[in-house]
Amino acid sequence: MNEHPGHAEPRRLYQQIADSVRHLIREGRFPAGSRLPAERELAQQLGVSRPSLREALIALEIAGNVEIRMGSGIYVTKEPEARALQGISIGESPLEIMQARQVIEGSLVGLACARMTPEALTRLRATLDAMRANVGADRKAMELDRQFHLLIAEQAGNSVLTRIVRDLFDERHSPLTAQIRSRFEDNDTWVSALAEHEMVYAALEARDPLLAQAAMRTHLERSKRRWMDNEPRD
Amino acid sequence: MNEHPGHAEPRRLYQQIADSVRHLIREGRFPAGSRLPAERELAQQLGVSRPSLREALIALEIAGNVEIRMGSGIYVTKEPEARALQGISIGESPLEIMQARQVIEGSLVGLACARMTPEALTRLRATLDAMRANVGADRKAMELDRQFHLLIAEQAGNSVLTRIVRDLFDERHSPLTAQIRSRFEDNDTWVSALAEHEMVYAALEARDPLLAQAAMRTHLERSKRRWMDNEPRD
DNA sequence: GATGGGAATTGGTCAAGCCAGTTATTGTAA
DNA sequence: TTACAATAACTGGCTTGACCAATTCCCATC
Repeated sequence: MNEHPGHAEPRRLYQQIADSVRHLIREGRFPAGSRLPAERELAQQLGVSRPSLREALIALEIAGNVEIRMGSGIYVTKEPEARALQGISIGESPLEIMQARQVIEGSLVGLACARMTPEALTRLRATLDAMRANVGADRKAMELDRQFHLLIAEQAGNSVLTRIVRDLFDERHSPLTAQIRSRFEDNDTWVSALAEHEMVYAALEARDPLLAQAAMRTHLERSKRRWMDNEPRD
Repeated sequence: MNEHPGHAEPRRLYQQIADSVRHLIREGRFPAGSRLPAERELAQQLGVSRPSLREALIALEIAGNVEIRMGSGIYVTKEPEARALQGISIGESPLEIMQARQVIEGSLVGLACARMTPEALTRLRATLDAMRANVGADRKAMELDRQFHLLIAEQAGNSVLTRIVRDLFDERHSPLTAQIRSRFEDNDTWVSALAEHEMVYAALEARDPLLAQAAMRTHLERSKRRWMDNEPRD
């Protein structure tokens, strides 16, 4: 209906922020009933502007996760939250999410290899080029990373798989964005990721399913390691 | 404490704006499907700043009243109420679910093969024996089928994957499936399924990942076919 | 010890601007 | 004339910086 097939729409920033904050809450860093850092401070911690954070807070307020009290602060609502129907439930560890992605995307890319249309291949190429030009820009690079994986998932031609891949990607990045964006997803990270993406692309272009699978699994494995290295705790 | 019926506490501006816009929509000034004025212009018309209007628009977007398309404009949603639960997908086709299971479980069983504990293997065996004794009892057989797949998923040692496998099996996203299922359960189908389960089990017992993957994929493929054969329509 | 009154803190709002994606226009070439 | 590619105009996305208003906190005062 309203979903234009083949278009991996980017995620608005406020949604990412909202997920990050939600994650921090579930993780226990902001216990129920406690007060969050001031908007200005929290925005800085998350590496976003205050208006963007405010948009996220409004979304969280509507969802009932937080309560905003003027002049006082932002408080975590204490509610068991009936999130039974939600896709991804409470904080699944990023490590496990990455492993799951390895299994799913690592297999799925074989399907995509066979079904990939030339047009999709072109768009993949464009994504890579754009990423090369944006390895310095965290946010942009991450959005392009997302597009790359979603494009491939779509090409498998199964909406269930597409949804799962999207959910897993978005979930993993909640804790990432949540961290001080200082040194994490910096230069080398995206350069490496790009190189690995290129490997996947080459395999797809060559229509070599096994190679594509291997490349994708390697990419996600290394991506996982990069994350772990930069995130010693937990 | 803060409920004073007489004097409404000052509502946040974005809520007032959201109500105003909603009102304009219902009034017919912005018909369904139409594009409303650009943010800058609309903000000026309403006498508010753009950030405040944007906060309101996010609220409206979450409520499903409006759809925001980057670079294009803000459009009035056609079905204002229908998409209240937009988060939950509106029923994913059983066929696609089975394909997704093929990809996921077909890959995952390779992992499980390596990590499977002897104890889990014993329980798998017990599941199969129980199934053999219950090929005539639909409900029981289905429950055992579920157990078989979930046991394997668990052995992959990843809670994310376990959850996904469970969700897909339970087909939470397809309310129609429950009725269809009744036809799926004639005698032969469970006999066949059991035989295929045995193949998977044998491969797991032999610790042969590739064989296990092949057996699982075959099983799910045939399972899908059995389903489709018994359900010619759609 | 209670209290009153600033000062600091915090959310609420605004203004202006740059960027990026989309759409309409226009001018060229076939 | 028609087709189409380059481009200009428009639109949402996001940021910076500032000021206002409500709340909270601390300390001098009684």
